Amino acid sequence: MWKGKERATTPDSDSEFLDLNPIITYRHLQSHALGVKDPLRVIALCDSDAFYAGCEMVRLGVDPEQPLVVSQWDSIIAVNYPSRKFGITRMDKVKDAQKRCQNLMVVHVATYKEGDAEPGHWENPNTKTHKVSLDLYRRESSKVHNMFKESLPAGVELEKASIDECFIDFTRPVREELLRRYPHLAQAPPTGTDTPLPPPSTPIIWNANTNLVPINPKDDVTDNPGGPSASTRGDSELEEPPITWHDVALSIAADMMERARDQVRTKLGYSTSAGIGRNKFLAKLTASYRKPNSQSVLRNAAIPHYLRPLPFQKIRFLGGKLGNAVAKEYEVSTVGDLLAVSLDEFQKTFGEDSIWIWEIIRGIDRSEVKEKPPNTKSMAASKNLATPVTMPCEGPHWVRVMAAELTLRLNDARELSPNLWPRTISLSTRQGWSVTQRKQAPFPFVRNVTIDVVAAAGDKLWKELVGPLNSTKPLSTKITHVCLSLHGVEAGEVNQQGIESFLSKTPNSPSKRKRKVDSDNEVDETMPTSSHGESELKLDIDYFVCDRCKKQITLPKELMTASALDEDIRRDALGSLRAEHQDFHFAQDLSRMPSDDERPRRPNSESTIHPKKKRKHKGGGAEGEGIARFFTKR
DNA sequence: GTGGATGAG
DNA sequence: CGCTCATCCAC
Repeated sequence: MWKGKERATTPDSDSEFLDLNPIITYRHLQSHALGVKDPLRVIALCDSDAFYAGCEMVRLGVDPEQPLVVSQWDSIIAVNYPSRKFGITRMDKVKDAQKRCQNLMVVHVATYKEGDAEPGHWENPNTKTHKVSLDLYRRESSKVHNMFKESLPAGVELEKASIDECFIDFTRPVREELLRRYPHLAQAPPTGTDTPLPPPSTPIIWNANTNLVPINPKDDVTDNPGGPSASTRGDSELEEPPITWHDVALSIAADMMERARDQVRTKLGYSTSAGIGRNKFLAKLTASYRKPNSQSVLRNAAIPHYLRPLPFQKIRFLGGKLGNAVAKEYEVSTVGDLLAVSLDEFQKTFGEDSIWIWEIIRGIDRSEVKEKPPNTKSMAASKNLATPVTMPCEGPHWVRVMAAELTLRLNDARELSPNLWPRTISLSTRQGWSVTQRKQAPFPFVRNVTIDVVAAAGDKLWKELVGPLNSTKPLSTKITHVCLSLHGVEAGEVNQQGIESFLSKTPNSPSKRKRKVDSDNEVDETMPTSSHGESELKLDIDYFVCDRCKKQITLPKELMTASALDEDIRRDALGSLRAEHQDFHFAQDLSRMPSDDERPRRPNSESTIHPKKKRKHKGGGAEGEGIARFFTKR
């Protein structure tokens, strides 16, 4: 029901939009810590165009004009711009899309199946056996992010907002550039630092690849991109307001943004779109003014016209239930409509916190651009089961598929932060459409996270949640969804250098150092020698046989090659493999044990460690990633 | 610790 | 009821 009978402001004025032309003084220009109150604040949002599709195009080296979509089973999850011309959209079915575009290239997202060490791109993966992996996109995303870090000027704040977006706070480098370009601004006049700056005298030369969101409705060519621009048309009856220093600041940021986007485009092959404005919200909104491969600037003077017609449910966090509730409550759909609702009214209906709605529709956003830790705190691998699980014994299969993905991702993340450790692992299942159950447990304290370890932990949870791993007794309700996840993935507080310090701490070359090998890690010399005949080197310590499972564990090929050859290195690697294998048994013992049972003894005191405790390194030392991973990492 | 809600893309 | 993921909150 519409309650806004008393309008506080006239709908036709811009008076709802506060502070569009703030006074900027010499003091503002000199201050370094104004934060969100800085009248010269400049924020950008840059996102990759149809990112998943872009990744596949780069991977496959396809022509930029080739219509391409990324599929997931029968659905389309990403549509590149050439294929959008055919009216293909995100949730279309592959079959329908192909009907619309003969020439359409359809790439299925990478998938895993049980036993695969890595996800791969298969033409026709089976949803009954495979699980999709978004890994490629995460990796490419971090490449893009790193490229931005490299190519943006010093002093920016960079916040990764999602897999394909980042916010950039240009305020600092822009102010520095402003003072370089206009040195007279550095010196306050006799009237003091609170004197307003003289207006800019020279016209702005806007970056040639930058769009300006028009200030006057008559100049709007949004629906007619090929049409004449406001600046060339010259028939506007409305005057443009004078240039402000904030406009100049925006133009400097536009130059900086363009340079960085160009690097990403030329070095990595990803086209991006950016929006630049006075805060995060406006930057984000402006990024979609023109896409793809473009950037746009929203001057303060353009805010009212840009915001008023906007359907407010397009605003972040208003796209869901809250937005719906607001729309229903006031029977409105655009920002302009909503402006008539007073702050009091909002707060009466939607609570104190709804002040942010009141502010956001007026273009006010105090949120800061803040660098975030590169790693997410949780990692999940989940799948809807096209063929539901009907017996407990089917669990280990899916657990293993999920475990493979999580193991890969965790170890990946550890390349950057070697001390990352998950606090808990959890398994959740869903039966029917709403019932979900979840069990969690401490993540096992093993030195190397392998698929076996994660799967063993997952199996244990499955057993608690569903039933014995070997049971063929039909479940009362089929399981339609499985999700294995890690939580509280954070770096331990010590030993930040990880493997690097370990390697550099060794004063002598590894081959010359004298070390004692644990008797437990001694090689069983009575066993037959390896069959790796291709190496000409003596291979007397390249494997061991596990007492418990009688399995033969052999050094990987990387360590069999001449380049990696050093007896000590192989001995250490074998020791690590043995410890890792024992860790696995330990994890398995745990998983077989009734929950309230006594903990099993660890196979040896060195083979398992507490992630947060410092651990003395022993032995080892080598170069190259392929080898480093066989050594104790913490 | 568990279950649920919300939201993005 | 796409599917996959992340975060937050009540209890």
